[in-house]
Amino acid sequence: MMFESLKKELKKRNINLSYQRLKILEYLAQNQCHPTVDQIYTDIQKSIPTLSKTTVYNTLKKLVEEGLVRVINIEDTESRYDINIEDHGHFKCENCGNIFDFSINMDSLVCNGLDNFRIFDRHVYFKGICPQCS
Amino acid sequence: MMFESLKKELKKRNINLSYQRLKILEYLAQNQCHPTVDQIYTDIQKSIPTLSKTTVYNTLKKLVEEGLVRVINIEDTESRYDINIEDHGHFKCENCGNIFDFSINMDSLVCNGLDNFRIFDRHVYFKGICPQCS
DNA sequence: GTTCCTGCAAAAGCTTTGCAGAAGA
DNA sequence: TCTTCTGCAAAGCTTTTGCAGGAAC
Repeated sequence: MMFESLKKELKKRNINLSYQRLKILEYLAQNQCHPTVDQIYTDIQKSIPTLSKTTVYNTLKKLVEEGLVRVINIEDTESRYDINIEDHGHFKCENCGNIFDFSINMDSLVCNGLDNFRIFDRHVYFKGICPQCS
Repeated sequence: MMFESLKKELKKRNINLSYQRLKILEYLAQNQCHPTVDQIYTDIQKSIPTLSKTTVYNTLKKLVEEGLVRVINIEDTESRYDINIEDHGHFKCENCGNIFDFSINMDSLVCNGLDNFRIFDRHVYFKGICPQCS
């Protein structure tokens, strides 16, 4: 499944599969709730008490560089990380703060003015109020 | 034009048109390049040497709350401000860092999973390399 | 007089950097 | 051995907060 295929990807790219990195990967695969660095760090620290936040930052940076994880920047105060790299949108509830995924068809988006631009990454996010908070 | 209609909007909402605020508004209207707080502060300080960054933050916060200005969060390290509040997308060149506008038709975007969500704000941004940097 | 606005200084919060020791190939 | 990885401490940045003086109505 996802976790296993990610491990293979890392091996293929000669990225060491250290215990810390495996735990972070596992956490992202199991918690697809777009966690912040602090959430990842705090939760994994329960099983690895010596874990450093720097390691979390380093690992996430590497995973993003390799294109295995995406950064979500909706608020300037926090980066969130998403192991689901397929095209999808994010909805942030301005009341509870939760982030919801929704499916989109990027190809359906009509946009003009990008001739000769090389596009690597497409992000769509909405803000509003979720049904539970309504 | 834009600057004048913005002034009217502020008056309507009982927001004092202080000298500092007018200069910030004028700057945003004339520099639709999605400036950061620091760019706004540095440039306006040339004509208002006593200007404080706090005032820039306060003013922008107010303008965003009133829906007259939008915040663009593409990178976690910087918030950018856009006085153009009509639907449009942003393209950030990963080489030169410039942000380009492009037109989009939000209504054309097919998305599922947002029944009963109240949407206030829609953002679309792409990342890649601009023609000049290619 | 009351409210709002400005600006300084300090604090807060997230992220990066430098570095030394440890682990892995 | 050489490279990579970890984790501590410190530094760097952006943004927020507290507060006093000033301006506006």
